[in-house]
Amino acid sequence: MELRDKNGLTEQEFLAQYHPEDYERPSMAADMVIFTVMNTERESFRKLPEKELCVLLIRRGAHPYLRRWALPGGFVRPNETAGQAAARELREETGVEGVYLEQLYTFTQPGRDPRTWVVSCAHMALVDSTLVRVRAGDDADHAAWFRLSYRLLQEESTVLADGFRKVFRYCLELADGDVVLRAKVERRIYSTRTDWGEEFAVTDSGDLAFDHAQIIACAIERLRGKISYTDVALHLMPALFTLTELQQVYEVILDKELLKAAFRRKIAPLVKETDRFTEDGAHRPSRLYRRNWEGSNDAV
Amino acid sequence: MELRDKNGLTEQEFLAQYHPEDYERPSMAADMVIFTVMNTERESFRKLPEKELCVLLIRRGAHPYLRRWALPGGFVRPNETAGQAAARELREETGVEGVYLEQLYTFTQPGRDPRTWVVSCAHMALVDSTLVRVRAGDDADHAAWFRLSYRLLQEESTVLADGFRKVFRYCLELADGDVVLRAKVERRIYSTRTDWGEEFAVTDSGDLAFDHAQIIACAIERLRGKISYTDVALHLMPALFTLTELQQVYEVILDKELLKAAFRRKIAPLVKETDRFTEDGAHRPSRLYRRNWEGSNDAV
DNA sequence: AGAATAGTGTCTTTTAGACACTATAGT
DNA sequence: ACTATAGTGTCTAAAAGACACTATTCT
Repeated sequence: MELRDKNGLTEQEFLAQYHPEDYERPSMAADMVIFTVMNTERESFRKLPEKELCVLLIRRGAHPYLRRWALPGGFVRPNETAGQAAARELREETGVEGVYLEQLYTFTQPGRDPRTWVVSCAHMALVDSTLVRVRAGDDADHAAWFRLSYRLLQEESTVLADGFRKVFRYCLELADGDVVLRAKVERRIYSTRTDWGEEFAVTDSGDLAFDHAQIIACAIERLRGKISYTDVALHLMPALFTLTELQQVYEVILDKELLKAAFRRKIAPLVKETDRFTEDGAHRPSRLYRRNWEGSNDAV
Repeated sequence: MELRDKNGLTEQEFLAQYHPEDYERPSMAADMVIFTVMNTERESFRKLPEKELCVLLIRRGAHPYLRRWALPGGFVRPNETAGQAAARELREETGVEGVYLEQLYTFTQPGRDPRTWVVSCAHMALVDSTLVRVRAGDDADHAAWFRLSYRLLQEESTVLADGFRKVFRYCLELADGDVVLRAKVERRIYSTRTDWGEEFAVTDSGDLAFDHAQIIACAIERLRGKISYTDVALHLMPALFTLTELQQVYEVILDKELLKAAFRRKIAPLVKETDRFTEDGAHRPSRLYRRNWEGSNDAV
């Protein structure tokens, strides 16, 4: 190719003289919201255990935010994609490989890391809790699964002459035994004929490191949105599961109860019955199902 | 705070001695897929004009990809978010401000820019075509609206013993008068009990710069997805519009025809009738509508 | 027997799809 | 009068919601 630019350079000459140091550059982290669903202790021999949505947090062993709880993550290297970096961190942190991993959003607020300019390419992972064994990585002196609750506290909606403004205030609660982290997250949307904007802000970090409360809120909203029109929830299930278990997973993610008959109708194409049954409780055994790959609908 | 890490440093001491040069860093670009909808020439005094979905491209005036068509964009600066950088570029490129702007996805494939390590935080903007006047920026010797068509060519679906594999092949066509860019984009999804992955790849760039065919494909898929459950399409409309025009916008984005009665039922809560009418054609005048802010549903 | 869960049948309500019909401007 | 579009009414089909009923296991 012999094209020359306004300085008379060919592409090869241009690339040879190009100095990447001309622009200031951010560090790029890949942080991860790793979801799993775990059983509570069963109350009696009769009752089935309930499900809880959990997120993996690590207790930071280094500055900044020393001893605070944070999402697992690490820096992206030049020869890998952000997704590969996330998968690498996931493997190091939990030992699992090949699970569902999706890029969420890239957080770029200046000052979000006190060290230096760091943007975070946030990911969401869904893992079957029977597969994971948590282990602490380099940066962490401790890692633990926190039970998650994310509830809308207040919704404020103002109709303007030529647009609207909405504020949603959420409480994000993460609990592991005695340790309870309670963060407040706000989503603001405004829209007029001549302006539009959306902000997602942490008003109270609840002792979570960085802007990680915001990232977790973003992840749970994405998960709630996707569960109703894709089959991502099946990535949280073991190989064999009952339909009641699957329904419990949907319920704990959406934080609302579903009707049994309607639920079974809706997820019917996503699962396939086996000829095996549970044998645990003091009640009628439940048929075990597995994923139906023909009905899959993982599209993004 | 007097917490000390394993080297005995407080947070202040740690930050004072921290060297950001320890890690290699990427440049971060904010690239933008700017959508608008324009009218074709009307065939006769009777016929209404048709709508076309358009994307703004700039012809590169510098290496790399000199003289190739590319998405507008620029580098993110340390004191701004990626969204602010995109808004800044949008203002410079089109003169518009305060339009709908949404972060799409961050592209991080190593080698996607021949100069150096550059990740692209891609955004999507929706602008009302009556507001924009295109002007070339620094990097561009020319900017133009390209008509867009994005069609599924082939769908390949393989059911494995323990999972599935799907390949979707799309043709992305961008045309501005004689200039036609025809790119091929592939989306691959595989999923098994022990592995999961998704790739989005350009198999033929059709003379588009960088991985921009992929970014455009990602944007059109997001737009198609969002149009059915939010009111983002209204950001493409002028202050007053007819329901037929709005339906045409939906049709050109989804690339399929809709039934008039059903469409009107569905978008009824999003619009508000005015007492004004069109006066253009040789047929019954059409009532003009405006956006109904009460019915808004811009949530992400 | 009784408790707890599994699983199905069916009625109602809502939503989407299909299509025909009436209405009204300009030439 | 004719053409092209505007706008509505209504029937049908499909999906979602609600709820009751039967089935089956272990203690």
